[in-house]
Amino acid sequence: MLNQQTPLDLMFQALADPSRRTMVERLSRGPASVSELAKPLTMSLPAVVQHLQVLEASGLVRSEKVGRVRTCHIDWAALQTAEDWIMDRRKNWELRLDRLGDFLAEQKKG
Amino acid sequence: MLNQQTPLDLMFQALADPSRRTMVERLSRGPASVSELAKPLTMSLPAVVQHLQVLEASGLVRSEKVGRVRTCHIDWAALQTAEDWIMDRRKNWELRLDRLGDFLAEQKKG
DNA sequence: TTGTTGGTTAAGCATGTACTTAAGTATATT
DNA sequence: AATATACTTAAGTACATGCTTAACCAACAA
Repeated sequence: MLNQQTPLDLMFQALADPSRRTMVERLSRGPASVSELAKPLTMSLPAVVQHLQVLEASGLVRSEKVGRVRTCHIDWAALQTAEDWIMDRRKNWELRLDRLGDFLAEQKKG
Repeated sequence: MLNQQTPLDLMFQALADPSRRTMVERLSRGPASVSELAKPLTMSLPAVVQHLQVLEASGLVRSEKVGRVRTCHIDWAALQTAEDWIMDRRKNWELRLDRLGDFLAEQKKG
């Protein structure tokens, strides 16, 4: 699908990159500055900032600048949205299995 | 990061596209043929097959061909992997909150 | 055997993504 | 005031992605 991205698109897209997952992983242990996020990554600072922009656009991460340092943190509610989508699929499946079970039980009985 | 994709990269990437999520959603209600998957989508069959290839490459979906129809289904263990990554981040966070709580309690006590 | 269904392969194209380097701008520090 | 720090902006490039159409092939079905 060309353009017009939903929140879920942006979130899964954001999580699809290993550098960005490293950043999220770091942030899951507490807030961090841009350069702290950059430390474990083998790329230029501007590249890190671009990844950060992707994470912010997805809603997964937010940040505020105080003085000259920008501090970033995870938005847990947003991460929940991605988790929920997956869990909802599983629920679908389990519902189906339940109905199948009921049907089979009914067959056996009747 | 250029090339060399991990399983997690491929899964989140696969889930980042709304057409592919529609396909997964359909499959979460039970197996389906390629043309069944194509039905709700407004694109050519080859495009659908390409999406299917992305889903298969990620491990989220598998398929077998019998006669001339290919039947597709979700690999639930694979989907679990994506779910786990998110949940692990949350655990990290909760662990941190626990430690913070302990620290504050210790401070208060003495 | 002729046609139809269900899918597959190949090639091409427009757009998006993940970097890079170079240069710039505030906010500390000395 | 001069220097360093912590980003920020801009522009360019290589490669990846999401489609398309056209042509093909292997089951069935009539």
